[in-house]
Amino acid sequence: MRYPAEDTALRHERILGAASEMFRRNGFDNVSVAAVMKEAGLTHGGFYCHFESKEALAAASLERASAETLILVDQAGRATEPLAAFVAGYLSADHRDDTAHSCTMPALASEISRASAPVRSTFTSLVDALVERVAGTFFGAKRANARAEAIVTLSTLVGGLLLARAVDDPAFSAEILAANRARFGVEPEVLQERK
Amino acid sequence: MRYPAEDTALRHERILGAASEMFRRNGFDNVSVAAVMKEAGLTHGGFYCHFESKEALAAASLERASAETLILVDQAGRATEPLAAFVAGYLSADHRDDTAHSCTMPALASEISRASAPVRSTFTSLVDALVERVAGTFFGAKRANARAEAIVTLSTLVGGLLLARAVDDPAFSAEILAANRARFGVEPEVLQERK
DNA sequence: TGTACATCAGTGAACGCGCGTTCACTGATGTAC
DNA sequence: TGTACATCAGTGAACGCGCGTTCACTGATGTAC
Repeated sequence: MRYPAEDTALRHERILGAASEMFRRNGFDNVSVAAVMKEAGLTHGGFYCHFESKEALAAASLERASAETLILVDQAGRATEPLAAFVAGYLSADHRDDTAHSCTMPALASEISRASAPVRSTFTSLVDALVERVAGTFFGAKRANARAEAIVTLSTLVGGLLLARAVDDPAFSAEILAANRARFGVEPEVLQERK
Repeated sequence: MRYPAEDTALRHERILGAASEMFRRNGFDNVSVAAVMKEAGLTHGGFYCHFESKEALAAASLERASAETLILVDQAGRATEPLAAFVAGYLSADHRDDTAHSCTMPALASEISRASAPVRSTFTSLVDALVERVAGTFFGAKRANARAEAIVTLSTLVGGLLLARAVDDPAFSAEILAANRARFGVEPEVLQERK
């Protein structure tokens, strides 16, 4: 049947939103097109009215997920200690445990390095935008090595979150978060005691 | 037919070696049991004479790959500037490009966080062993925060290599390696010009 | 305004394919006598 | 030492399953008259 135009746009957004969360939580390969459509309240056949392929969905959902991370930087930029606020949010138990709404870099980077050209170039743009934003917001855009500092900061945060997630032992995971927070002068979270 | 006992052990090692490399290069999900067996020069049916399941192979191959990373630490420990030597090797274009023989952490960590209990606990032991080894070799085991420094160092290296691999643009990738090397006082590699 | 018809997002069965795993079978080696 | 037989790593066809994608079909909406 024919549907009202605005409903279609709304459903398109729901597919994208579901994909963006599910991909981050379970990886591209472990999320089926049918599962995304079901989460969006549709049947799988209609998927190809919205996207050309699963690969295209991956690229589009990556773009959507990127925006969320950039927003985190902007929000932290308004704090009295911007970098500390960003690090505290990034290296928190909440961010570690809520992969579905988290930064794409630790969640999907290794899969992206094996993905198709559109996915990789979308991701590259995200990382570059994030480096620029972090450099500008936390390290002063004029300073010569602001970009390098931004890269090192992001590398540390990404690696720290990745390891904190992969590790089995909650105390060790908390230790990893705490050690990396301390590197940026941020206190450990109180909700979980250290090792 | 019955095979000489030593041949069987040799084949077992070949399966494990092939799996360890292929898993790191393409991830657990993108490597089939049949592909591993073919690489080892066998047919897929015999796989279950050597391992209980693909999951069991993943855990075993992870253990094997771990040993290689620990050796890298020991080798760097004998240099005149141990930490710089380790960082220079870890954040090199060679290590970035040769995923099959590289550190497991950037290659497989995100997949491991969704894997079965045996795989996760094997990986946790690897990370803990690596932290201890790095702390002892580069930061002096007696110092109170040697472990924390080792964790931050490994987080930075893992995140840096992960991003350098995922990014599409060779110049940007080289910039990521160089920025993180500089953080540890290591010169950029000459083989690729900076951005 | 009322009628006839084209549109096209969404449905759900069906497709070919590759996967992890199973299983009846093979046959050189090791063991028993 | 020579013969008969049990062993068991490896073979390759076959299994059920879930996947990405295709396709004939549906029917409320928008358009033409």
